[in-house]
Parts: sequence; C-alpha cells; structure tokens
Amino acid sequence: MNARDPKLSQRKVGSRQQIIEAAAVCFMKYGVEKATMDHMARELGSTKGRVYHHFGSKNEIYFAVYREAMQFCFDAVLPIVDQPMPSDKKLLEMACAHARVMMDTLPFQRSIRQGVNYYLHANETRTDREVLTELITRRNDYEDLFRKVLQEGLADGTLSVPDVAIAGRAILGALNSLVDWYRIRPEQSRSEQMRIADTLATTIVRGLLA
Amino acid sequence: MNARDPKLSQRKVGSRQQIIEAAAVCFMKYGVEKATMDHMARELGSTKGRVYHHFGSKNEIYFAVYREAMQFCFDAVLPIVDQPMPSDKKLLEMACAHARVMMDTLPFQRSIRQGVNYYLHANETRTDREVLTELITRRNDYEDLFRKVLQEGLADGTLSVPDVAIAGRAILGALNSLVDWYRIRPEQSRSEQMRIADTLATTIVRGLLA
DNA sequence: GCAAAAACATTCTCGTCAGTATGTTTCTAG
DNA sequence: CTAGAAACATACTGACGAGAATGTTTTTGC
Repeated sequence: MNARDPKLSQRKVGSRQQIIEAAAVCFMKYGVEKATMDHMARELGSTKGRVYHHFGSKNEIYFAVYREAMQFCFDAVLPIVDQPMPSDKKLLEMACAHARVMMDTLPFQRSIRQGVNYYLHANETRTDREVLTELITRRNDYEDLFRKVLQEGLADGTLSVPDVAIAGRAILGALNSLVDWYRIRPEQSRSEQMRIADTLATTIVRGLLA
Repeated sequence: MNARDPKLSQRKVGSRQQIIEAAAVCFMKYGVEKATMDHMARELGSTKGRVYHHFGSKNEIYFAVYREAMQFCFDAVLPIVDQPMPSDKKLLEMACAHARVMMDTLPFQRSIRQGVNYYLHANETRTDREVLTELITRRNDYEDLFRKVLQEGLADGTLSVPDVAIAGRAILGALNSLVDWYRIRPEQSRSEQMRIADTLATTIVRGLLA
C-alpha cells in the first residue's frame, strides 16, 4: 500500500493523509453516516486506534475531507481565473476544469455533497459548528468565482443571463450532478473522461437551442 | 395541523398520508438518517406505535415518501409531454414545471435526494432492494421524458446538443439543485417563486452566451 | 349495543457504533 | 544501549435507536 519513503521527515503527515483518503473512500462506499471508524480502519488495513490517534472525532475527519475536496477545486480553477481571456471562454474552461475535478476526486466530492446536510442539523459542539460554517464560507467563495466571471461576461458583453445568482446555481448544479451519475469505469480511457467533462461544460454554457 | 375531516370514509388512508408527510418533513429537518421514528411521532403529536401500525419499518416509510415525490413530478410534467408543441418550447415548459414541483414539494424532494445514496449501500432485505430498484427505475422513466424531448428536438431541428444523455443530466442536475439552495421564505410571494423557476429553466435551455 | 378488529400508546430488548482506556510496538535522542 | 515519546493495537463502555411485545382505546360490522 504505502511505499516506504526513506525520507520520512513527516511520517505523521503521510499517515494522516492516508487516513483522510481512506475516509473519503469509505464515505463514498458506505455513505457518510453509515461509514464507521472501523470501516476506515479496515480500509487502511489497520485499527481504530490509529485513526483516533490522528483525529479527535469522526466529524474532524469529515472536515478534513471537506477541506481537501475544496482545495482540489480551487487548485484546478484558480489558475484559469487569473488568466486574461474573454469571459465566455474563461467560464467554459472553469466549468470544464471543475467537471474534471469532480471525476478525478470523486470520493472526496461525493463525501462532501452527502455530508453537508447531515452535519448541518447535527447538534455538534461549538467548535464543530464554527469549522463547518468556515468550510461553507469557503465553498461560497469558490462559487463566487463563477458568479464573478458571469458578472464580467455581462459587462464585456460575451455573456447574457437574466440573473447571475441563479445562473451560477444552474452551472454548478449541472456540474456537481456529475458526482451522482458518473461512475468510474476501469476500461474508460482518460480521453473519454475528458470528453464527458468537455461536453457537459459546453452544453451548459451554450445552451440547448439550435 | 390537520383540519378534522368530517367525511372520514377512510381514516386509515388519511392517517397514513399524515405519517408520510410528517416523515418527509422530518427527513428534511434532521436528515434522512438522523430522523428517528420518535421524531416523526412527535411531528405528528403522537407516538411510535402509530407509525409502526401503518409501516413495517423506517425503510418502508422512506419508500413511500420516494414514491409520492416521484408522483408529484410525473403529475406536473406528464400533461405537458402529451401536448403538441415544438420541442424547444416543450422542454422549457417541462423544466419550468419540474422546478416548480421541486419548490412546492421540497420536503419530499429533499428527502429522496438525500436518501438514495444511503439506501443504496445498505444491507437491506431482499424486498427492500427490490422496491428500491423499482423506484430507481421509475425515476429513470421520468428522466427519460426529458431525454425523449431532447431527441425529438434534434429531429425537428429546434434543439441542438452534442450528447442527449449528458444534456439530460445537465438539465436535471441544474433543476434538482434547487432542493439544495432554495429556501422557503414566508414573505416570498408565489409569483416570486414562479420567477425563480422560470429564470432557472430559461437559463438552462437558452444557455449563457450573449 | 356488543364482539372483534383496527388504530394507537407504552415499555423493553437487542444490536450497533462513537469514543475511551489501556496495552504494545516502533521510533528517536542522548 | 536505553529511556521516553510517538504511533499504533485491543478490549471495553455507554448511549442511542429500530423494531418487537404488550397494553389500551376507538371504530365498525352485525
């Protein structure tokens, strides 16, 4: 499973990371709530003790998964935002990048989309709620990237929508739906994956009319 | 809560229906998994006994909620499908109707979107799995309504998409996202609700380009 | 008006799972 | 080589919730 890294300055970090990935897989496999600490441990070929050594609670793990999921998104989309480009083209590229991230990091994205609602109504501790709202804020910042480009598009005349907020929801709704219906198929080539992302993004941006 | 119906020819049916509605509300309020039988009973101003008199298990209730949620969708969209109309216009109307149903029956729709993943990986009984796959089939039939109109639109030249399956996913993904971000506001007028549905549907169909 | 059946209430059991306590191994510094 | 700390493993507990068992009331057929 883990190649013995001789330069283990931080064995700890590596182990933590392994746990986060195993958790994401379990969240996807069993559902966020049904996934137990023992599931994660087994996924790691290990035991609960290890998990609780690095994380204080199941919530804490979920939050870590959430944080990383969002990071994946930012890493993929932010570089595009910074490029000088007509807004319509930029939006298309961002949408495409987002779609690709959804597929590439499916366990993470699936987890956070399942879990938010769960953790929202839970009677967590004060700090838990604080962390959660922080993460939601971060997600909001991410979605703002799309809304901002829409706004720019209205200004420079390359885009046209009746309502930026609703259009933003539509875009992300369509893109995020990938985590519900996309299934990883081993025989599916990378280029086929790209085609799906591209087709989806294009369809959303240019609409359905002839 | 419930207006005493003097013409209680079927008290049973009424009681069952009450339970289903209460369950939907609880599923939304607490999340599908966290919602307990006691929650539902309390929502009804009653006890678990009543619930278990009408339903054999929590799963059974969830399935009933699912069934009804789908029925709402069919009832809203099927009449439009049968009307003679250019495909582009028909698609727009269907999308708009679907959006309205999402808002009007929010507790139901939210419940089923949360729960599917949950119940998918669960180690239910044989019949539970059968019922679930039947419901999923039904949902698929529903989504086919949209794909079929897309296909028609390709034929009659009013619509144009690179991939019908993906376009269908995009439409429904965008529309269904409503249950995630739409919040019922008492001060919000019905017409404002309609505007949201209309704007969303229009945005999806005609795209974002200027 | 009266059985008996349906509708509902109350109490208990039993399994599950997050979290804890404590034991054991592996690393690291001196 | 060795003490102590970090990284794990193992065994346990405590709470909670689904569903069953059982008791009580209300409805309906005759």
